[in-house]
Amino acid sequence: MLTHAEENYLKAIFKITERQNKSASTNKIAEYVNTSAASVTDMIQKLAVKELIHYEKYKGATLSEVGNKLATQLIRKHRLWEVFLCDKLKFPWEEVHDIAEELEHINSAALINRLDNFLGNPRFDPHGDPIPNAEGKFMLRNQSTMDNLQVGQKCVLVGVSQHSVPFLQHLNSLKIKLGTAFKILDKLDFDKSMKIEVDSVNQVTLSHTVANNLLVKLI
Amino acid sequence: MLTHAEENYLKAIFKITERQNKSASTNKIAEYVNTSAASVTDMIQKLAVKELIHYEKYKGATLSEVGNKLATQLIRKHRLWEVFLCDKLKFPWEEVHDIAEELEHINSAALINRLDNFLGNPRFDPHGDPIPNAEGKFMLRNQSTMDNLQVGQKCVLVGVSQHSVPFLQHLNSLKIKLGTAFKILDKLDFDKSMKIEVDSVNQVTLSHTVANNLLVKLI
DNA sequence: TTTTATTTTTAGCCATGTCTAAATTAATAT
DNA sequence: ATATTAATTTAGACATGGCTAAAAATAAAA
Ligand SMILES: [Mn+2]
Ligand SMILES: [Mn+2]
Ligand SMILES: [Mn+2]
Ligand SMILES: [Mn+2]
Repeated sequence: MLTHAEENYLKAIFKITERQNKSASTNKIAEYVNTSAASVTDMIQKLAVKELIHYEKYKGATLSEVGNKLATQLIRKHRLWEVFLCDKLKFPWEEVHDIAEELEHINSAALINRLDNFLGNPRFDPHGDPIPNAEGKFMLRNQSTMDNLQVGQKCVLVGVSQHSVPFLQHLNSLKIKLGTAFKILDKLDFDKSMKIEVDSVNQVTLSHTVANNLLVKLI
Repeated sequence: MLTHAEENYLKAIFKITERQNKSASTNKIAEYVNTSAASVTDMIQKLAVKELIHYEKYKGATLSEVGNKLATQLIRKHRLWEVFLCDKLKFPWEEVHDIAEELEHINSAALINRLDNFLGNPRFDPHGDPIPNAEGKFMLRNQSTMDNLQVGQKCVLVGVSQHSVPFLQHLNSLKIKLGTAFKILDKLDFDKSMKIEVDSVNQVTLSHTVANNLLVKLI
């Protein structure tokens, strides 16, 4: 079985390599697991020996088949626990990540499958991220970031690509949550900020940084 | 904060010293945390430095005030998770201990208090053990072990003082669970076994070992 | 193409928690 | 009271995962 630390590294590599099609650099991993680059080199050498990752000196790491499977199961556990915390225990969405970060390491297939069932087999977590099923399969939504929309277009929030507490709290204060409907009223050229109508009620201005982290579906 | 290992040691010392009023021996602790006596000596010396236990060479360990508080909170977490696993996820009572053994180490007061609330503030776990509240207080039931009852007396099962999988499965096969009502039909002198009527329906014979591990309340 | 800056690796060190074997102390038996 | 047995502690070692500082390799700039 894997240690706590090994699991965190696998998950970091998974997330880093998820979108871009290149290997995860030592520094990037260090940033994710919050340690020094030297420690990362140590660990990825060990993970390479265990054949959980592919690693070439100075060229970063990518997950092996096995490593990918393990990382996917971790993601599954993490996101299911987040659903539990939000749906059942009524935690606000900005508080669940850190707790799920610990819960994800609990090792019991029976537990996670019963939990999945108890939660009604949810397919997305409280931040709109897809939840892999027991076989590791999950759906990718066709979505775009809000800053790509044009004036006049309407959309619904389906996810956020940033999970920091301040960012999510900012959305709370704007009464923006998953499912919220928007209409683009205006886009300012010089700072790329956007004027938005929220749920056909109030109007808010979003910085480009915010708009760029909102994942939306056109309607 | 405490490490995983430190927490397990505190819990072991708590359980060992819970009933008897003497200190926990090195060997007994080793048995509980499943390591060597040498490792225990190492660890209890460290715990003593941190003032979580009182320790005198060759004389075993007892919890300090602080250590006792921490151990009690661990017990609280362990038992609440067990309730969650049984009540919500429908695990059989013999499967919950090992999982709770991991879950108890998750560190979040908010989590455990919300969980407590979600479960309806249960006061006993699936094995009939009392659950300390957030302040560490818990009720002690007046109970006796079944082997103390006399022929003709009636009682209800309120707890089990052994949590091993085979023991609990044996009870399952006898259709005995918390709340089951009994009537003592006969006590055999030579092997101390007991003939019992279960829920006014079927009759079973219990060995002394079994009867001695059943905690009952007279009715 | 050199020089400079950045990234990555190596080397040496430390803390935690474990182990086995040997030494010491306490408890039991003769 | 002494000898034997059992419990406990010490000593020395190892694996894991982290650190800092220095060396080496790669990338970027001049
Ligand atoms: Mn984690
Ligand atoms: Mn999430
Ligand atoms: Mn434990
Ligand atoms: Mn229990």
